[in-house]
Amino acid sequence: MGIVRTIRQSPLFQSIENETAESLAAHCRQRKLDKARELFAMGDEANAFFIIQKGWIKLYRISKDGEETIIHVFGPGESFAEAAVFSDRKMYPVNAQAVEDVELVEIPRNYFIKKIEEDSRFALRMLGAIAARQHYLVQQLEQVTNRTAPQRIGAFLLRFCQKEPGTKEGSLTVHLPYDKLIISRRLNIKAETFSRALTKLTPYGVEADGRSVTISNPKALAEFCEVDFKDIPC
Amino acid sequence: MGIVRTIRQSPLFQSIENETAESLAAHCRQRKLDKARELFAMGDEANAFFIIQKGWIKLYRISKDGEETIIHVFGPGESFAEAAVFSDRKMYPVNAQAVEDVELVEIPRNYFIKKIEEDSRFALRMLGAIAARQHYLVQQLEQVTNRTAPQRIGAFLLRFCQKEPGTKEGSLTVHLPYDKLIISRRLNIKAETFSRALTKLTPYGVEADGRSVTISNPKALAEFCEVDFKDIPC
DNA sequence: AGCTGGTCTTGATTTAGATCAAGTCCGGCA
DNA sequence: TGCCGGACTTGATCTAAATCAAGACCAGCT
Repeated sequence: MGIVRTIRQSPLFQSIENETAESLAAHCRQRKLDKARELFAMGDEANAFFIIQKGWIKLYRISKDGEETIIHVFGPGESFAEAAVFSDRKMYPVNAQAVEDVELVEIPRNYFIKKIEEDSRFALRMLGAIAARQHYLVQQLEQVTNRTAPQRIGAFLLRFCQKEPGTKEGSLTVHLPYDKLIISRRLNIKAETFSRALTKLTPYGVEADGRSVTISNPKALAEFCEVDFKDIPC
Repeated sequence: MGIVRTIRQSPLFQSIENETAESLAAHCRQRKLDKARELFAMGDEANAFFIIQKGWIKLYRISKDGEETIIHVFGPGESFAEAAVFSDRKMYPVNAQAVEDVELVEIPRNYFIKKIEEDSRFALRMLGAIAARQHYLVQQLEQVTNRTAPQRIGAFLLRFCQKEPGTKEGSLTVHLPYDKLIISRRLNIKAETFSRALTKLTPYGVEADGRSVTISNPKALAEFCEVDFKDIPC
């Protein structure tokens, strides 16, 4: 897909003029990364932010004793690391790595900041986008601390069920977008606990077979996980 | 303290012209809240954000089963709820309540957004401030999930030790800014566990007497809590 | 084919922290 | 003065999840 189209489809830029989009695109670079490749490391100079065209990128930190915490996993259509570009320290505060083969657009810091200085509508959009991200983090914080492992897993499944159309009346299929290991770390659950917690969801009609999961009773699952049924994408 | 001075001292506005500061101040309102008073509730229209002059405000959510999660507690000099003002939903995503008697400045949304549209330098400052807030949330997320209760408490103490000058060579005194109950909720620890965890810090020279805490071996405590000694404010 | 390394599961045991329960301490106030 | 309620502590017990350990399953490779 072309850079211009990707840019135009991103919520950040959806209402900009054609001309602006093209001039922006001319300053951007398209990049590909194989699974497990690093995009940037914590402490690197934040010279760009990104929009994903294909694949998945995890943002994570490594603690002193080598433990990995996944802050977020971004997928197609999403942009990330905007905040780093604006921070005073001008550094990425996290690491970024591909968890599946990835294609993305790199938007350079300097040109972009110039654009914002010229056009404050841009700035307001940016502020809105970052505010939304912050909102997500707050929810994440609430989830991790107040919900059990099975609840978090259930909520995750329901959040991704739009990726695959339901096969039967009322029942859903989810194709997991990346490894269970990554999912478990993202939800702050050890791999063993993840495996067990998943089986605890059978009463709600959850059946896993490799990377595809069927949910025969989504409503009951939503209830159990304390997610609003109307927040479910499908 | 006057509104203008408060505004000028906030990181958000520290580099604006005198004239601008005064015109902004003219549109702001000064407010006082007694301890335990609500400032706004989740879902309220986000018509303003705030700078604290005195006291402490907690941002929190209530889960379906009545449990309170504290997202953040803000103190003197800090601003909060900027992000809500920019979000598309134009609503506060959390509740806000005074945990001590509070004085603050209320900055109205509309006038402020107008200012941003007029002056993009404003916008960049804003972006930087919100980015920093986001950084804080990421750290918070990492802390809550990867550290034990005693470690989180120790880190909290070290973070607030600047509030009180040390009494003895190498040893520190911290005057807790608000109730232990609030602190424990902020750190996602039950009150009983908090009490016990605090006593587990005695090997590092932590001695509590009501709201004042002395730390006779800050270095060892920092080591135990895995915080960089250079991040400690005193 | 058979080996290898990664992903995932299953089982036994441990542990940090929650929960339940009972008190102490303290400040406000009638 | 004595009572009340909220803040805090201490103890006994319970439980979700981590940890330790072993094996199953699968894909890629030589």
